[in-house]
Amino acid sequence: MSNQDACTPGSSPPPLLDADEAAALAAAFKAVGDPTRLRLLHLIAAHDGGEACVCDLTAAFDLAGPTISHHLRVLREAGLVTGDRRGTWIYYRVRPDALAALSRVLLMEGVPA
Amino acid sequence: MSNQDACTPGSSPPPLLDADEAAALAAAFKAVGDPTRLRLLHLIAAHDGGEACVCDLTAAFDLAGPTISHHLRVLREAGLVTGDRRGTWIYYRVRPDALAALSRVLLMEGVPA
DNA sequence: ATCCTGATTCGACACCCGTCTACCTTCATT
DNA sequence: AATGAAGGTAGACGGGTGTCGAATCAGGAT
Repeated sequence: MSNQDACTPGSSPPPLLDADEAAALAAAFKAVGDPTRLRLLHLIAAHDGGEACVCDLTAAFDLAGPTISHHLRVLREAGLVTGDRRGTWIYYRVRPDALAALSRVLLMEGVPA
Repeated sequence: MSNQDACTPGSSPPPLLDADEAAALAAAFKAVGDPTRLRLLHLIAAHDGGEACVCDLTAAFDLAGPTISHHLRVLREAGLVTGDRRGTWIYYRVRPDALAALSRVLLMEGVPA
């Protein structure tokens, strides 16, 4: 099937990114693959102290409250943000470690050639 | 609506990532937000000379040929890979500059706080 | 206790996306 | 020119996703 001698001679690359790992990483990238969620991430990170409450985030979009809440949940379940309640408001902040991990994947760290 | 004095006092953040820019970047991230496409990117980058022909890529997945072709088109239209025909085969290679640009977005480069 | 507000959850709808089979295009070889 | 293979295109099907309105939950204030 793979005519190894004619197509790319002498190359038999290892998986290097197995299906499970690729699925987990792709899920995180899919969370960022939405304009609203991408803007949410940057709005949160740009706020004072690196945290923002939902009311400020909702005010920045022409979207209904439940929609923002849905996007925040997607980001939360992807491990990209954390949200904790302090009194009446819920404050969200980004997880720089998670974003850095995704960044490394894009830079092909650990890829031979 | 945005009770600025009670929620996060003294913060009026600029857009910092307008809707158009966010849409363009999100489209690129969405292209990476699929396990098959993420593995395709790494497979291409890991091949000798940083390029791989479609026959090798197709052989690495349990997917039909047209499906791989579809994913390659998504990656190509997102500006993440380039493909040029040399004789019978079409060789794909990644665009490191595009991936680096996405990487910078995740690292929140240019975000104040 | 009651009410009000911030935020999430629940259903529902329209739309997009990944996958396939069948067919077409392009190139090399005979 | 004709055949065969590599790769792409077209159309269709099933499941996933963004969006909303209405209902619900959680805290603070009256």
